[in-house]
Amino acid sequence: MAVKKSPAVLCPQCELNDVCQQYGVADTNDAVVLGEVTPQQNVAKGDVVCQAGDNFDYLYAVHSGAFKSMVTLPGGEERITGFYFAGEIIGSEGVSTGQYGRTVVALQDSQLCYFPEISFSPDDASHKMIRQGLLVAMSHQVKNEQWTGLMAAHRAEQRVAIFLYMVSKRLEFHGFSAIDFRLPMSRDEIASHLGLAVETVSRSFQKLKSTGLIQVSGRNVILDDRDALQHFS
Amino acid sequence: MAVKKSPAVLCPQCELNDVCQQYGVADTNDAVVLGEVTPQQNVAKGDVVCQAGDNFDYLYAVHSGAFKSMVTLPGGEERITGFYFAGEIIGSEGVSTGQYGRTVVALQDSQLCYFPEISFSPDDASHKMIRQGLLVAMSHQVKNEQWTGLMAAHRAEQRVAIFLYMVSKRLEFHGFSAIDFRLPMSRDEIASHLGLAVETVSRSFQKLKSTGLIQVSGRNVILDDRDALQHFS
DNA sequence: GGTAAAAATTGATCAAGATCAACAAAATCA
DNA sequence: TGATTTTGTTGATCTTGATCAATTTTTACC
Repeated sequence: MAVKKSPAVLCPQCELNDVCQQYGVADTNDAVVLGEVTPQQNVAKGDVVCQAGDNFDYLYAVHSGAFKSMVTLPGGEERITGFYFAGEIIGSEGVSTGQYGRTVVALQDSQLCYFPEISFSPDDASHKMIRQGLLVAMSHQVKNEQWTGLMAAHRAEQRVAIFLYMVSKRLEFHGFSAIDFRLPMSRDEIASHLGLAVETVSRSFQKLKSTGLIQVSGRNVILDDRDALQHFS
Repeated sequence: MAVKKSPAVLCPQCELNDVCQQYGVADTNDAVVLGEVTPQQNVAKGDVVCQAGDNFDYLYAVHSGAFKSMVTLPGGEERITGFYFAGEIIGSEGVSTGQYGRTVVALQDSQLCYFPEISFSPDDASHKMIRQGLLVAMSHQVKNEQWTGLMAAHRAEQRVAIFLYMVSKRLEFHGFSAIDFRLPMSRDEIASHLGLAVETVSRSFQKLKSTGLIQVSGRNVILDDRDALQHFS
């Protein structure tokens, strides 16, 4: 698998930067005891970061590259629940449950920072606390999930428009170009995420293109009217 | 508006119970400074708890009754993003953003506990922490949102089946009957939440009834085969 | 308790999107 | 580089669920 250089987030733009700055400063009164942070480990495309159901032992910060998260539905079908870009956090849902809720896989060769030995015991109520960086990260997670939750209320073209808008906003938030980027995921993966057929996703892209809102060439996208994507109906 | 007695959650079953137990014990080293908790305030059906965009100043714990949360889409349309039952937390998304993300309205006469004067400053990185009760609550929020996010991937009947299953699981988690309950929301509200037409929701209920999975009489529901609802396809 | 209003059900069309199928364009690898 | 596989696009048909419309049931209120 050819290693393709992919843009890395500046550490100050990372959601776990506050935590990272203070690694090793373990407070025994603290529910979250962080060990040594392992920065920028290489991960190859297709590598599994964590499996849904596995015991939670690391939080991961995406330094470069991109990831997808999946769940296996009761029927056995796999659905993509979300994507992670540079600067974002993987695994936060495991903090309280003790296990990862989703399987996370690298979409391309990437770099991850590891935050090991995080322990979080809900039993001991006295003076248990957690770093605010983690809370902020979870808050962002919640915010991103909210959009996903509203997908069911929109029809195909709107879903794709909103999806592109959200990707743009997230890239922008972490310091990357918000209007001209390359999607790290396939149409198939977008379809699975949005609850649409691949063909419908493809057609929606073409429709948005012909309307003049975006330019598309395969996975390369240019947003010509980003706000219109959000307000699209 | 007639006050109808609705079942209240036992405080130990409340997600913010840990926080509640320690109210007033404000640690200045702590990012979360809780003031005096105001327990079990009455809220009338239709009352607005908080508005999307308003500054965040309280977390609310549902002691009894039920609530719905809504967002107004760019097009002006209102969509229901979720429901809150006894024992659950309203407003957690405001902790990091500083404002409420959704408008929350009482579905019936209810009781809320207020957690005022929560301050959370992301600026000061040194020794800022947050109570674990809040984190657990947010974690549950994330978990609930995840299901909503998967709704787009399912078709009408599945969405309704999953919805009923999730309601049941949440009621059970907080100590209420998991198989025999009365839905606090209208078909219209369910429809808005699931991204379906009212008629489709109604037909789905009838279909699940005729399949023998549930019994329905208006808003009263009995789940005869709860697991089948989850695995439904 | 009775009446008005709101909510829920049921039926009949219509359209958005899934599915089936074929083809075109990229990415991958020898 | 060229061959093979994967990914993406485009077209034709069929199904699910939205929409329009009418009726019944439930709830709210006097």
